Amino acid sequence: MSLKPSGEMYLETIYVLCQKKSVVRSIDIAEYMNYSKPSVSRAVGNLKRENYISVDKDGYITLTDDGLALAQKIYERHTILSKVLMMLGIDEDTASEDACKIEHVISEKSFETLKKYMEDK
Amino acid sequence: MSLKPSGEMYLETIYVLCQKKSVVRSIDIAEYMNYSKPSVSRAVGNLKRENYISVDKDGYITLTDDGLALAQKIYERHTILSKVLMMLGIDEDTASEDACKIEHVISEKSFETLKKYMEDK
DNA sequence: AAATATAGTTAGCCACCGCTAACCTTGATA
DNA sequence: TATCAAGGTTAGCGGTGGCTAACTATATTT
Repeated sequence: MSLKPSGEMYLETIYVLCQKKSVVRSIDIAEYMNYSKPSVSRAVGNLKRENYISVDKDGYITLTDDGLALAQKIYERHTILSKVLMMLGIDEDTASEDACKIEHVISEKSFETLKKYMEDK
Repeated sequence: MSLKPSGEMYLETIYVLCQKKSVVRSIDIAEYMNYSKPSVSRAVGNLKRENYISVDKDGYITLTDDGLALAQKIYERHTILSKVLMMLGIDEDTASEDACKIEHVISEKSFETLKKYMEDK
C-alpha cells in the first residue's frame, strides 16, 4: 500500500530530523510538526507496519532501505519544487511552504519534466 | 466558512459545465467528475447552504454572485498554473491534471507571483 | 394503466487524520 | 523510597469526503 500525503510528510520529517540529530524519537517528530503525541504515535505505527521505518525498544526511529529511498525521493521533490518556485520569483520561505504541499500531489511525469528543466538551469 | 478542496472542485466543475451546457444538474456533475450521485447530492447541498449556488425546483443549478466570483478565481488559478507548467515543458493534459491538484493547495502569495510572472510572459 | 427509466435523497459505512483525556513505563530527583 | 517528569499508547471524538443500498418522485414508454 502506498503512502498518503500525511504519511509522506511524516517520513520526510523523519528524514530531515535524522540529518540534524543523531537520534529521532516520536516526541521529536511531534515537536517539529506541531502535532500531538497520539497523532504521531499512530503515524509512526503505520510507517513501521508498512516497513518504512524501524523502531527499537527505546523508541529510536531509523529509516529502512525502502523508507530511506522514498524519503529521499520526496525530499528531492521538495528541493526541486522550491527551486522552481524561487526561480519564478517566490521568496524562499513561501516557496518551501508551498513546495511542501505540492510535492504530495504533483505527478511523477510533471516532476521529472521539472527536474530536467532545472538541470539545464 | 470557506470551501475545502473538494468543495472548490465541485464549484469549478459547475462553472465549467455552465460554459458548455445551457443547464447543469447534479447528474451532469456526477458524470463529469465520475462520482456517485449521493456524493454529488451532498456536495451540492453544501454549496447551496453556503450560498455559492442556487438550485431551482427542477434541480437546475446556477452560481450565485459569490459562487461565480469564487469559481472564476479558482478557474483562473487553474489556467495560469496550467500555463506555468506548460511553459516548463509539461504537456497540456498532464499540466491541466496537475494544475487541478495544485490550485487547491498553493498559497495566495505564490499564485499572485506566478500570475505576474505570466503577465510578463 | 402498468412498467420502466431518470434524477435525486436518505441512511449509513468506511478510511483518513487531526484532536483530548487518561493511562502506563521508566528513569531522575527530592 | 516516594514522587514526578518525560515519552509513549489506548480509547474515543469529530470533520471530510468518498461509497453502496434502498427509497421517492417524475417522466416516458409499452
